[in-house]
Amino acid sequence: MDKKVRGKGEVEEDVHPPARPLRADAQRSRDALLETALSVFTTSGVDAPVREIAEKAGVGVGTLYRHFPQRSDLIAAVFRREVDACADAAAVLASEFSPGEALERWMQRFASFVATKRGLGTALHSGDPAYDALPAYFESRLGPALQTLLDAAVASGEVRPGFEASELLLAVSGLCMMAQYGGPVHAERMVSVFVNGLRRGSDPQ
Amino acid sequence: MDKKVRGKGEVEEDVHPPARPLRADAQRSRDALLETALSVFTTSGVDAPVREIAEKAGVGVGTLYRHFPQRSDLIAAVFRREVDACADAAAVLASEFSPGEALERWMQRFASFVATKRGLGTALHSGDPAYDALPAYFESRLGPALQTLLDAAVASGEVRPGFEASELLLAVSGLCMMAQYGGPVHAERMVSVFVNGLRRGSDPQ
DNA sequence: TATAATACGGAACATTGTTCCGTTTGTCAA
DNA sequence: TTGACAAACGGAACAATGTTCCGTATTATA
Repeated sequence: MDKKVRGKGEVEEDVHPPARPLRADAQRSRDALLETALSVFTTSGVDAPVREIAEKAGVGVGTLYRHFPQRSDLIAAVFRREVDACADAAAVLASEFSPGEALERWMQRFASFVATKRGLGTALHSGDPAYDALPAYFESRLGPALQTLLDAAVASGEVRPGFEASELLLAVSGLCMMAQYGGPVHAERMVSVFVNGLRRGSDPQ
Repeated sequence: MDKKVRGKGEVEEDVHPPARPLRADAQRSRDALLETALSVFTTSGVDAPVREIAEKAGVGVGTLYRHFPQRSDLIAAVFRREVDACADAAAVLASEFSPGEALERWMQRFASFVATKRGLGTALHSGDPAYDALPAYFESRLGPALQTLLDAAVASGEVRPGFEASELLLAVSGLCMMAQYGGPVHAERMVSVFVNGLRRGSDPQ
């Protein structure tokens, strides 16, 4: 199985279905599906049956598949919105806290996002090519957001240099996916340990 | 609960005390299934179809289910052996390196185990109650192994106190499950950062 | 309002986990 | 060695879920 190597500037598959606006009923169906799917994914994880989502959204499975040709397309669409919200939080935190504080708070924010999306990691690991674009999108949105916070924290001398935003994202993602077993307190503690490991004064290597 | 102490070269198939020995053909089937499953899991991940494993092992699906009533039971059985090997490595490392060095080396050893078991984390996160016994066993074997190394590192003053082996296991598990995206070097770097975060001198809180 | 393009619903199909049961095999006492 | 019986076997059948197909309903437009 060939995995595509993710490069930095890689963005912009045709994420936008450009040409014609959706018909009114189609737009209704799409909105209902996205909203319902988010709710179901949050409570039951992304493994929830497609039929359940369609039923709760008040549409048939055929309609669901018209909008999202594969189950994974629905998952990807739902997560894209969530990721956008998380990325946008970076600017707010940067304006309200010191660089080091903003960095750790954003890490915790990102951590809680990952921790509440049960099955997200499962999906990314599934090997389904439909998910290939998802990590790329995650990084294209979250990478720059974190990089800004990271650069500021390095510049202020609170964090030692030498780390890429992308690798920290991966690390914290994994760290938090285990949160379900240790509870929210566990996740927070471990993210804290990890961020401490980045601080100036920590043993390099 | 007290477990039987294992000798070095001791090979032990039965986890449960043999109330009755398996019939010869049953033992053959069981061995073939475990060996085949390990191979298939390693190459294709734990999501490999049950039929494929049964076929490659040269038995019927009925036979597979006789030995492992649920798919997850087979997964658990396969990983138990792997986990035992990892746990046993702790004593060896402790005898060959300083406490701090042994701790980090064992973390890296555990990390590579997790990273090469694609889908292990997926299974643990599936929410299927059938997998509940798996983390429990992992901790029952790996927890004490790590705790010994951790205590020694704290006693020698290299690591600050206040951490449980179990929470570190969870954290490093998550950290390494992301290794497929960042590569082995990434995993090693991130584990290193994490361990550095544990060292005395790191900012507590 | 009439017409065509678009969207809808759900039955039908494919894949995979699991169960059931008639058949085969190993064990052990006679 | 042999016969009886419990244990184990194989694979068809069942259940759950992702996906496709197509006849019907709705919407946009002239």
